[in-house]
Amino acid sequence: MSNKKRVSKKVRQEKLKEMIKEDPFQNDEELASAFGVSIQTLRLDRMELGIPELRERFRNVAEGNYEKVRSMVGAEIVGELIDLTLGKQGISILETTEGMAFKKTNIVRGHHIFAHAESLAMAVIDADVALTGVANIKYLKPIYLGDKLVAKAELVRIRGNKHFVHVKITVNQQQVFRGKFIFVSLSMDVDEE
Amino acid sequence: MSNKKRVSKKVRQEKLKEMIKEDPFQNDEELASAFGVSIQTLRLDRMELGIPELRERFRNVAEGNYEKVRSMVGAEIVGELIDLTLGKQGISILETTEGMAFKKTNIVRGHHIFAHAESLAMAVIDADVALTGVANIKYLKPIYLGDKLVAKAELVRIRGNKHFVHVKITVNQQQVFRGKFIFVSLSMDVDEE
DNA sequence: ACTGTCTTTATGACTAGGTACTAATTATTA
DNA sequence: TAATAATTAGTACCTAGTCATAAAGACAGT
Repeated sequence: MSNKKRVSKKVRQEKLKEMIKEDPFQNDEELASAFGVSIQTLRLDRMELGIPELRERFRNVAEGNYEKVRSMVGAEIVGELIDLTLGKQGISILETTEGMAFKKTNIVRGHHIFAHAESLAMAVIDADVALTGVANIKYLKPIYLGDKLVAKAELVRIRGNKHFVHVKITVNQQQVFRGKFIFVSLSMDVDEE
Repeated sequence: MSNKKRVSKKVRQEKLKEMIKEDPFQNDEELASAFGVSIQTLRLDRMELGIPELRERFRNVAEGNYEKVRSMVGAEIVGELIDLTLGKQGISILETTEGMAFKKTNIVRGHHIFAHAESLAMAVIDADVALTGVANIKYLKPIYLGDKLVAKAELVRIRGNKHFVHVKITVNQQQVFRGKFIFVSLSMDVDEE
């Protein structure tokens, strides 16, 4: 072997990258002792790899996720609302990101697409709050990480407190999803079909 | 008025609590100047209210959300898997929490229920990775914040690369959701109905 | 007017988890 | 063995604080 240390440095840095990815919340001291090197060496490694200091990592994760959790979980609408005519139709866009997809295949998990469609459909309805009653949906093509989803929703009929909304999602003009939703507004209870 | 300053202190502290809730990522200097008081005063306020320092707030949000995002968005299964017979049936439980529900009504957003059902249905299938093809679902009753969802999935038929799974969700033995999913395993492309 | 209490501001010493830089030491390898 | 790379050590400095002490300002009651 021509260079034990050089290799070990590269290997160490590779492992460091992985470690940071798996658990970004360790300080230099902990990381250094995990590799059996000095703090300075570890800091050089971080510098070379462009890995920011612990507090900045905290900041990044906190800020990134704060947005995510606010906009994804707690939000009234999943995706970005582009156009909306209350009681008629609406368009929303969702950029698919890491974490929405299976790691193995990079295929976006179905429920994100469902959430996108459902929340847009809900936004279109001109009633205080509606509850999803029935949904008939079909995934026409797999959606891959990075695909930009364009959802178009159309309110097609209202019967009593039931609202019928159709949603189509396309990626690059190609249809990938369609869904028919029936929402029941909340003034009355949801009854049997 | 017996004490202008005392009142303004209380008011200031109330406002501080709100500000921190809305945007926890401001340091003492910014907060102090927002109220027109000195840094020391603001720190006293924080102490009295038990609000931790900025870095700890970063840490809390980062660590809290890291878990959330990992377990909720990126997870292979939504909810807790209780029982699973691969290729036959499975049971999973999901405790509904804040953030899953509309603030106004405390009704849990439909896509969380969908995600719960879909991911369990997926877990039951004995194939490498499957993609949701078609789903026919019905919400029978509104689900409220705090409800504990019990999902039971059953693989009812396999035809070629199509897997038919039925999922029932109950809250306190009362059925609240049913869904029929068709998953297409990935060896072949998804074709038209 | 003086005292007491609350509130606010100031000051200094100290901390974690670093950055930035210089210098020295220890491999490794041609 | 000399050159080069890798590692370690050490110093000054930074931010966003903590903790403790002190002093100044506001206001009420006596």
